[in-house]
Amino acid sequence: MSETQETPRTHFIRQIIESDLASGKHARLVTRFPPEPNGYLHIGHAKSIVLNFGLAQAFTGECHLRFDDTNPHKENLEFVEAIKQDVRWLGFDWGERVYFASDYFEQLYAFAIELIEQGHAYVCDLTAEETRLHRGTLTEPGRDSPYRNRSIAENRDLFTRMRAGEFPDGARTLRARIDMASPNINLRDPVLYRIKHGVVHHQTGSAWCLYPTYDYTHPISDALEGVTHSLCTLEFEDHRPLYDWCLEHVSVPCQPRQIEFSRLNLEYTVMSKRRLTELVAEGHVDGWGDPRMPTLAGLRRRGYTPAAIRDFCERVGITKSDNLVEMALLESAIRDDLDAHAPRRMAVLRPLKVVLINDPESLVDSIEARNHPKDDGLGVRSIPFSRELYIDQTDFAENPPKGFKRLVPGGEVRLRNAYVIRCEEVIKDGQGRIVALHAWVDHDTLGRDPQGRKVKGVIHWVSADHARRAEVRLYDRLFRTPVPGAGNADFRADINPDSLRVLNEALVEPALADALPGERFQFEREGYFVVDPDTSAERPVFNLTVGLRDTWGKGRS
RNA sequence: UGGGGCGUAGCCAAGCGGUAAGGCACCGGGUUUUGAUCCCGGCAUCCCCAGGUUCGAAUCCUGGCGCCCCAGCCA
Repeated sequence: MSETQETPRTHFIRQIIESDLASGKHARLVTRFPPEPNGYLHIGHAKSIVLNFGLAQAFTGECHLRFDDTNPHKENLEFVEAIKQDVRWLGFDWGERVYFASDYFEQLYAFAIELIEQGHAYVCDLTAEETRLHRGTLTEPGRDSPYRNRSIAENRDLFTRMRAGEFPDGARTLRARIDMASPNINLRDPVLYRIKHGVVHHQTGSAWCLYPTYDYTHPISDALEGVTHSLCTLEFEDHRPLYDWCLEHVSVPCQPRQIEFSRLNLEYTVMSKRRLTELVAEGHVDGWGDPRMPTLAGLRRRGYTPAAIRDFCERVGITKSDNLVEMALLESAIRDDLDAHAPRRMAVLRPLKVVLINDPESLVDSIEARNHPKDDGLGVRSIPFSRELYIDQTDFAENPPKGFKRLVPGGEVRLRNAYVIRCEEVIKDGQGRIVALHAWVDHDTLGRDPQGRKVKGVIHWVSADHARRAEVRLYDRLFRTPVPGAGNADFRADINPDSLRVLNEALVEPALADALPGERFQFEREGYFVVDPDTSAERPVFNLTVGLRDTWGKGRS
C-alpha cells in the first residue's frame, strides 16, 4: 500500500501534546497564535502559525487567532487586517475564533483587584528610572519599593483612581508583589499595569488610560480562552515562572502550559520587527510587501506559494536549539512546488537577434508545445515561429568557455520545441558589438533528432514579430552577509545594493501577454516567475521568484 | 561573577541505554528537446570535551568548555 499522506514529523511539543491527550489531562487541544498588530507577519511567524494551527488540525482541536494588543502606541488596524489576510493566505482558518487581548481588559482589571485584595499586587509611585534602579542587576538583588507595603485599601483606592484617569503617564504602576531578590529578574515585582493617556486604541478607543503588560495579560488571556498549550519562543522561557504565578494567584478557569521553542533565523535576511520596520520606514525597500522582504506579503509578491512556505516550516522542524537556516532550504521548497505546478513558457531576458537565412518559406509558422514536461493535464499552447527570432545573449558565445553547450560560430543548437539551427555568421556594428546572428535551419529536425550527429545544446527563443516586450524584475538576497549586523555593526551597512535588477528589454512569448497578477510560470532554463500587480497589457511585469538550479554556473549576477 | 536555555555532518534535524533516520547542500553516475526535473550511488567508526556507571552510552552520572537569552512602565 502507498502512503499518500506524509506522517508529520514529530517533535517534543507534539510528544507533550500526545501524552497529555493520552493521559486524559486534556480532552481537546487548544492552541493560539498571538501576534501583536505592530507590523506585518514574516516567515518566522509562519513557523509559529504552521505549528499552532497545524497541531490543532492534526489533533482536531482548535487554534485561536488572538491579537496581543496591549500597547496601543505601536499598534493599528492596518496591521490587524494585514495579519488576518496573511494567516488566511497561508491556508489557515480560525473560524469564529478571533480574539483580542483587549476583549479581556475588564476581566483583567477585575483580576488585578483580586491580586490587590490578596496582597499580591501594589500600586507603586516610583518613576520608570527609579524602578530600574531598584531592580538590581543580574548579579545583585533588587531593593523593595518604598510603596511595597501599602495597605490593601490604599492600593485598591489608588488603582481605582489610576483607572479613573487621576494620574498622569508614568506616575504610578501596578506591580506584582513577588520577590525583589529573585535571581530571575522577571520575578522582581514586575509591572502589571501602566498609565497611557491620549492614545486611541484601535479596539477600545479611549475607554482606557490603563494598559496591562504582556506578562500579566498573556497567561490570563490563554486561560480565559481555555488554551491548553501556549507555545512561544525561547526568549519567554524566563517568563514562564511569572506566567505560572499569574495563573496561580488569580481565579482563572484553567492552567494553560507554556512551552517554548526556538525562533527561526534565516541567512541573508533579518527577522526582527524592529529592523523590518526600519527597512520600510527608511525606504530601503518598497514597503512591507516588497518582494525582497521576508514578510509573508513580500514572499507572496515574490511568487512564493503558501504550500511551499508550509512545507519549509515542516522541513525546518521544531526544537529548542538556536538555528540559522540556509536560504537554500527555502528555495528548495518553492522549487519543488513550482516545478510540479508551474506551466512552462519561453522568455528571452537579454535579447539577441537571430535571422534564419535559408529557405524560410518551408518552415512552420506555429509550434504546439506542452506546458509541462510531465503533467499533460496542464495542456499545450501554440507558439508562433518565424524567420527572425531572439535568443538570450548568454546563449551565444564567440569564444566559448570549455564545456559550453550553447550556440557558437559554426555550431549547432536545438531551439527548444523547434528546429536545430547552425550559426553561420556573426553580425557586428562599427564598435565590434554583436548585433545579430545569421543561422541556417535544419528543416528536418522539428520533433526529431538530426541525421548522423548529436546536438547537445538546447536554448529558448521567441519570435521577433510576435514576442511581447516585458519588464522583468530580478531579485537577489536583500543582504550580502549571512547575519546582517553581526557583532554590533549596523545591519543597514550589509544591505545588498544589487538586490533588484530591472530588465526592460525582455521579450516573452505571446501566451504570456495576458497573464494575470499572481500567475506563476517557469521561464524555461531561467527560473520561476510571477506576474506582479504592477503588470498591464502594455507592459507585463514579471518577478523572479527563484532561479532554476544551475549546475553549469551560468550565474545571473 | 546571578538566573534560564542550547550543544548530533557545511545547514536543519531524528534519536528517549542495544550499537548514528530523514531533508537541504555537496560529490559522482544514468535519463532528458529546460546544463531543470527525475533516477541510482556516495557523504558522522561517531554525537562539544574529559572522566565515570554499564555486558553495552549520543542517550545515565560527574566535572569542564562553548554559544544564546534576561536588568522596557515592549512583546
